[in-house]
Amino acid sequence: MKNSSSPDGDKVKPTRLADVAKAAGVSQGTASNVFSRPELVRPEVRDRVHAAAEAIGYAGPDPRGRLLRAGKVNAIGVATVEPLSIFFEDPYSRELMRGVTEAADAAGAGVSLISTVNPERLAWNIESALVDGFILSCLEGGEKLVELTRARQLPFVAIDLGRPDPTISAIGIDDYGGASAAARHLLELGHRRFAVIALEYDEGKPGWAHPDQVGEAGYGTVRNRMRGYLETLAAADIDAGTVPVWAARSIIGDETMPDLAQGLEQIFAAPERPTALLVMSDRLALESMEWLQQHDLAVPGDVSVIGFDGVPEGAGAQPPLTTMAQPIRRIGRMAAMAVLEPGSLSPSQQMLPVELCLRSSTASPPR
Amino acid sequence: MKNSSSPDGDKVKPTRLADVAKAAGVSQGTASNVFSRPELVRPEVRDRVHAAAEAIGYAGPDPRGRLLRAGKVNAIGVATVEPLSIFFEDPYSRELMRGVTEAADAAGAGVSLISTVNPERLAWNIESALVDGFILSCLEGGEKLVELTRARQLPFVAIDLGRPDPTISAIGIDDYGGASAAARHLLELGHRRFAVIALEYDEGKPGWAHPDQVGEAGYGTVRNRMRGYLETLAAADIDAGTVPVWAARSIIGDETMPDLAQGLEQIFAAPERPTALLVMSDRLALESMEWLQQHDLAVPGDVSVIGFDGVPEGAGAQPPLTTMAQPIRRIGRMAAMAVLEPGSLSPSQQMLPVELCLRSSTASPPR
DNA sequence: GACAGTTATTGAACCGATTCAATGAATCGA
DNA sequence: TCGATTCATTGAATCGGTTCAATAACTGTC
Repeated sequence: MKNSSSPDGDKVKPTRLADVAKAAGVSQGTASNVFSRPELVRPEVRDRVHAAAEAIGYAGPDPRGRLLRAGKVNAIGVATVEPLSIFFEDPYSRELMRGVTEAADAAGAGVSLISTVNPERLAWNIESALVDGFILSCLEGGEKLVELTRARQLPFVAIDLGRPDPTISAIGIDDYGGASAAARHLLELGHRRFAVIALEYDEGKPGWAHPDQVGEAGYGTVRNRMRGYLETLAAADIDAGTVPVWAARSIIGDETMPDLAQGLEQIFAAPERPTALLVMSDRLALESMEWLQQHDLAVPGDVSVIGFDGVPEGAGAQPPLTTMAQPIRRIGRMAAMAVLEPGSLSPSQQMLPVELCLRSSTASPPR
Repeated sequence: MKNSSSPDGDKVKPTRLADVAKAAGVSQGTASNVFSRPELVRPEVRDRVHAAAEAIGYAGPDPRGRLLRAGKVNAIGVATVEPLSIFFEDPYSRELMRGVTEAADAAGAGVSLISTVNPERLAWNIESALVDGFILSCLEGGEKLVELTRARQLPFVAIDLGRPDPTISAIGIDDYGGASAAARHLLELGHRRFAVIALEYDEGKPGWAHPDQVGEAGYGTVRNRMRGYLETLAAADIDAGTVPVWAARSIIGDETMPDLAQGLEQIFAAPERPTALLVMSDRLALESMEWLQQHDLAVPGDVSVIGFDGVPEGAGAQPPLTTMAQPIRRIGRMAAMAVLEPGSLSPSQQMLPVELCLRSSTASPPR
């Protein structure tokens, strides 16, 4: 029935609209109308064209042709420098994408996932993506990504860009304020001995971090959260120099986190153990709680843990994780809408608040 | 710096390759080569063209133009009849997509998410999707979806299609065998009193189901699993007529499941309570366990529960869920590869095995 | 029977690039 | 110095549609 039995070497060129027009004995213009604006053509002719199309196996107007003339692709691209699977693995990305897809669905648009793990293909993938605009998930090192995207001259929004750049529109959160609130919460519970688990802050250098060097860390999110923690502690007369800070690599999708375990081991081997852990992400916080419990340290009985991000998984943990919640989904929705209607794009830079989400992993210190 | 200050009504037509060519004083062919095959053009000319492009604000070759000529989009489409957000919410879809994206990444291809919630847009979205092929996630009612996709004459694979159709290539699992194995597992533990929680089997009719009617249920997956359960029980001399079967609507993304609770209530209000629950999906199984525990029925102490699917969430539940695990990720990978290299497409119909994943939600019956 | 008014169809231009046979210029060998 | 090569560039065709001004074919009116 199909051309699968024809003896040619896969050279069968697909039938085009022009072929249909010829077969039906009408002009190409009419044939086009039959498919795109049927009301313009007489029913009789319409049927004839449809019949002809059927007869020669026409697959319908090729979107590539249409696209060229019509312009809009009706899809928004989400680009990352991680593997594509991150969108389905990482709780934060997942939640973000829920927001993005909600907005896309509402607008009847599709969503294209674009990965750029391979640095050579990075450029190509961005340059050749068939989308009306981009959302850049540049949680880490998205400089290059931004640069390439800008060249496309399509609307785009950066999520949580490291260093703020007033010339590009970005949606971010109040990292400093959130971290500060986290520290304040623990201080109010009466804690005096802290430790910080940080995200890696300078391109893959896990290990001990000097608070001073972090001040100039390349990656803005980490810098701001760190400053939020330490300055707030300092304001309560806790010397930043005495607070151990461990930067853990956050290889996403990797279940075991040896870095983190190593850090916690050292932190809790010290004579003066901390009673509270300020953790820069929920993922790290969740893993930390697990480690603590495996080492007979009760949460929050012995150690309080506060996370950052507010991913849904935190609520189901044992105990439920207290955290600084970002409006992740809202960020996704806003980003999608900004791309879909560039006009509505608010003042280029958006800084959303972070809220304390009080659950059960924090309490007053023991004794 | 940009044309944003020009006083026209957004009529600025973007600059084209032809403009650049003219500005640089070369032919369009040469200009094209500068961008796509720079090695063919003399460095001197190359620079001149680049300079001209820069000067008039050329955004680089428009992928739409390129596409028309070059053919391949280099992206695979995943279509569903649910909202797009399902890809990030539903554990099964998520796991499937991990597989799909793994394969896509390996091939350097992108992934486009296509939703067809809106039945009017269904056709349009499929017809105008810019992809090289489709993966159809037609877990429910994908008939129409298949039909439309076939019309595109692009390679496509159906995941878990309800009614088997030898003319389309599909990847599915051994529903009958899996269900049978689940029943066998519980029989071997000594259970004799069962209840079945089924997925809805005939387009949104939750409630009690007569095993006989299920035999002809429209939706293949449910029919096969049901037969697997009941025939295996029957082989152990358990009359299918005495086994309560409750079909629960599985509105995806909806947290509370009143249907399910209603069914369980009635099942456990009966004088002869079942000691084992055969559940057709992990999601329903997880919710069932929660319900049971809230009603002081221990799992597996009082009631054993076995799920179906093998989503990652089952492992973290309390107790960890025993289930019939599909090779979900592998299905995703296979589907993606089949679409990316239609040549490698194996015999059109693939039926993958389901494995008993023994965890802690099943045990011998009480007493 | 001529004229205005609809309505359906046509033909050609156009969307923005890539590709390739043909041309021209420069280099090399004998 | 001439013919053979190589290399860079050009011009035109092509990809597969949509759109729109112009035309043709009717309908209805006075």
